[in-house]
Amino acid sequence: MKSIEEQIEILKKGCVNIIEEEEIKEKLREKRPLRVKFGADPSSPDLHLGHLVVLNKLREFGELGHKIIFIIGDFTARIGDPSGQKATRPVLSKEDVLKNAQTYQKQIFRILDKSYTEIVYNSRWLEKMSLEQIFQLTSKYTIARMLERRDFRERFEKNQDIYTTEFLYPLLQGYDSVYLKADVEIGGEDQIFNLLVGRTLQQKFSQKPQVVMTLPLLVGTDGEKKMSKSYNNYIGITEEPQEIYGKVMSISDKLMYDWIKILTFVDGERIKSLPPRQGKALLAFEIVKFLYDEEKAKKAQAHFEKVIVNKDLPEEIREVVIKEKKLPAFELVYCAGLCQSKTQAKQLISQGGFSADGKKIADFKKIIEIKDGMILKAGKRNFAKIKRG
RNA sequence: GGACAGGUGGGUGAGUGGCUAAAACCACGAGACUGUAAAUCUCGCGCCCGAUGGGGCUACGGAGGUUCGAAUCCUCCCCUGUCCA
Repeated sequence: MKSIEEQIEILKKGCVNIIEEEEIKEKLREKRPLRVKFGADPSSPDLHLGHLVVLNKLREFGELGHKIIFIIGDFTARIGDPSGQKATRPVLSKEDVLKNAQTYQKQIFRILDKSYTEIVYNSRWLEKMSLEQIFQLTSKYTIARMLERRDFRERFEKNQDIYTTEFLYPLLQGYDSVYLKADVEIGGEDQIFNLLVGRTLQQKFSQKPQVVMTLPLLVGTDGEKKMSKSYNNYIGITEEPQEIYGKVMSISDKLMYDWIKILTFVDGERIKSLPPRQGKALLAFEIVKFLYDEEKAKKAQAHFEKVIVNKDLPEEIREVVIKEKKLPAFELVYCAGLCQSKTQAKQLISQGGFSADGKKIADFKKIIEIKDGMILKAGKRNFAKIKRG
């Protein structure tokens, strides 16, 4: 095991907050594997680049010989946290949550090693809580302290609704820490309030408080909001290599420099030293390489250069079977599955977004003679190859 | 329990009888420019039909009703917020 100083050095890196650094030193001095907690709600099945920041930190802990306790918040996801948005957020069924949780697990182990990771579902203990226990728990925290959380306070001041269950969430999350006797809890910067509630509760339950470490939030591909599935500005870690590569290439230069600060697995120095275009290509390459392997990264890069930069055809094109010999252009686009409705197909064609065998066709009524092996292109990167049925 | 305000397209939100498939903004798609950058500009953005003009259907919380005509008026119901108790 590395020395305490060395460990601290590694673990501190990239963190926004550590509360308290002294305490973690103390815990490390006990020379035992620390119980490091991280929780995620499986309300959607995909982990994205933003999660990677935290996962990498967990990996560092794991590699230093500590125990990672990954909580899948299946119980909380099922109740449906209405926080922030409107309360219309769909409440997931038990089955959905379980399914999401399973894909989660698979994704987690792309980053973390099974040897030091324990996955737990919080329904295991939360489901069984009695009302009496809930009373005990809720009596340990005041509304005034709840309103310290910024989004609660803001909504309270603006007379927006705050559901009672929302107050319960930080408490339940904190209770997880009590139940698991966590030494450290990690989360995104926006989680700091909830993590601190865990500390308070542990103390009230006569435990040593967990050390709270927060990591920076990754800004999404839009360059504005934090990366999140609901803003549709994310890059999922299971997306196809070429998708990931393409999405990275389309971020702004400004965002690229922001990302290399946070995504510590890429060679930020080298990227900074290159002209933006090459730097971004390297960033995209390294992200794909990290999530897959070098070969896939090379392929993604080659695909990008070929299809997007040089506007060549990709190597693999989806085949569609078309029975008719001739069809008006818009029917063809629709039948080939390149548009979701005929109206859309017409619009796309009229705007010059369609070509057959490299020939642009702007008249959607034009009758196309359908040949075997004909290549259709709709928009920037939708292709289909015709197979006569 | 009472009084008042409100529920509109993927989101925010305008519209208070026909000019409204419904402003504006965001998101999204296509085109131009480019480094598929970003920014910007143009166009599109319910579905179906039509050669253009255009036509039809569906849609403004739900169900009924008034009217030649309703997102807009009336009735009932459901939901949300504010204030009072």
